[in-house]
Amino acid sequence: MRYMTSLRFIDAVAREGSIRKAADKLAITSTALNRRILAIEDELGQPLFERLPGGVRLNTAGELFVQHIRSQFAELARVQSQISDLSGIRRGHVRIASGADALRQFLPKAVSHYRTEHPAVTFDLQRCYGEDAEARLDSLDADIALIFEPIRMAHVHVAATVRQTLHCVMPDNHPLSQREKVRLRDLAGHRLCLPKSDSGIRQLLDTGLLRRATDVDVVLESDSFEFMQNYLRFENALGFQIPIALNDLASQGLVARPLDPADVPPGTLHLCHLKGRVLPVAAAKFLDAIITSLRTSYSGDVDQ
Amino acid sequence: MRYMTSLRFIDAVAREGSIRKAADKLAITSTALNRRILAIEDELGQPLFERLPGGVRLNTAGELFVQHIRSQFAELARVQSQISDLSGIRRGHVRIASGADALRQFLPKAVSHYRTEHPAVTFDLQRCYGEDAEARLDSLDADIALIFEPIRMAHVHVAATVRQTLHCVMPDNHPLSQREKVRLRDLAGHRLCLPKSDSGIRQLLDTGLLRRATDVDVVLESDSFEFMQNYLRFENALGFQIPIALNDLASQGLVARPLDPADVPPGTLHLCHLKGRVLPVAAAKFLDAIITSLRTSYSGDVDQ
DNA sequence: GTATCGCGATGCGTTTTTTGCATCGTCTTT
DNA sequence: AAAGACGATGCAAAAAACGCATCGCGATAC
Repeated sequence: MRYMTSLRFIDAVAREGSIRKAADKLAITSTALNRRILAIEDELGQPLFERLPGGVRLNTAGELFVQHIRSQFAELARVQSQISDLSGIRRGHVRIASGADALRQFLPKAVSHYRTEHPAVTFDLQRCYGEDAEARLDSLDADIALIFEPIRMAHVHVAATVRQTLHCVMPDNHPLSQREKVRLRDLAGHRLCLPKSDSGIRQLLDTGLLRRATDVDVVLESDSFEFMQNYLRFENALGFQIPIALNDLASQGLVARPLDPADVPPGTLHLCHLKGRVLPVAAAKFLDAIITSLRTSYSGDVDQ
Repeated sequence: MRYMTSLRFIDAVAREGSIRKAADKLAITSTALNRRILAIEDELGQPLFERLPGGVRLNTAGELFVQHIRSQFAELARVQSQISDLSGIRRGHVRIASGADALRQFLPKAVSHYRTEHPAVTFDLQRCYGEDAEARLDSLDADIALIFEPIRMAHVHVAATVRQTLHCVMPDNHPLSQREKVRLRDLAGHRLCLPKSDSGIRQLLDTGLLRRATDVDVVLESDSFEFMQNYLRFENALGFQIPIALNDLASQGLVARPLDPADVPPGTLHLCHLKGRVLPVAAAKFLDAIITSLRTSYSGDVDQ
């Protein structure tokens, strides 16, 4: 929307922390951008940015104003999608912040399925960890977040949760593959591949391992599930995963065995959006769709 | 704010129902205004107005968009007042929709008192009846409403209520002035001046009179309390008023006597704002101030 | 049934606003 | 002490907004 240009510019400057850098990204000259900002500050009667030697930084007023700008963008997007919905075809753009878990199988399927029904809806998938995902909800850079494990901020609304038992992934000829369940003490003496400590899976594992004081042989850490999964066969090592992230293991000669809940409590996947925010039609309906989809897959473990 | 010009224009056209009329009010030519609207409609991808032979009218998309525009204005005002508040001086503009009752004595005192403490805050007092006041909250034309008697719309939030016993106002030599309380049957044979039927006072009276089937001698109706009050002496007639609207009667040779609550139930004055809306600092603080003030005047009768 | 009136849309010349270039002063870094 | 990066500003060019005159259309008046 044209009339929002100045606001977009201010947002960009706030993000870049520099008028010149923002001007580059916006493909205008720094002078034009500078003057737009001066003009707005003039109209408002107070500066929004502190001028530092290395650039600019929002002052308190600017902080408030940028927050206002972002909520205006989100509101406009919502109204636009609502208007588009009037004409029958659902249009819109859904921005999702998710951990890597759900990005593997679940979200690709869910998004593609939704898009077969509503081809005019576009998506933006942002891979990030819990804290970051919440921050993106907060700055209105994301509409929906899928966060495995803890919710930190008070102003996040949890639309649904799914209990997910941690699974141990291993080559199908691994000795532990004989067991129905894997206990933590079984891990002793085996080589382990662990997700990085940002990951919810890792945090659950750590608390379990710490409590039992099991000494384990961690051969690698990675934030790429794909890498780890492909690596397991070579080292005959053990990986960890939650059901929603499990893809077709058999074809890779892998199997998954649940960890005993007595050792490692089941984690919770949270589907969230910003509290108090009215989601655009497309985002709201997509959220409904994935909740329904989760309920069919993990019926007993879904709460709302 | 400059960047909102197009939005302001759309709002004006929506209110006027005609591009040319709105252009007049906005002091621009109809062509300029017309083109701005076409431009916005073009950007949005859908028309906002239906073109009728006699002007324009919002379509469904337009309804949604105008609602969005108004909430943006209100939000901007709130952020601005919040920003101003940072610099110590409270600035802002408070728009109040009120029945004539509170506009007599109570609001003038309250506003002037508030302005002695915050001289940078300006006010807009709109005299209107209940339904209209609620509509103004809804269209964001008013921040606060003081409504005597019923609340109709569900999305009005009542911040506080004050019970108000109806009083009968009369010349101090009127026979009824001898009584402590006035009963409805006492009114028979006396000349009455009644507020118009829009008024909450009148509605309370009507239900009481109807129930008792008292036949009364209504000599005049008016929506001006001031007129009625000044008129009473000439006709030696009876008027009706609620405490909040009573000014210094003695100096005019008038007295007020409560109506027996058994005949006419006490009415309720509602202090409201739009549900779910965050009021600008100035409006929120003023609301607090008048609630406090009401509590000192009508301690037992105020609820929150 | 025709004439008139008021409405929104549009072509065109003019005015206002916005942009880009060159440059200044300031502060940090080397 | 010099160099580099930053935001601010004067001035001319480019772009956008505006106003005027006019069109086509439908409703109303006579």
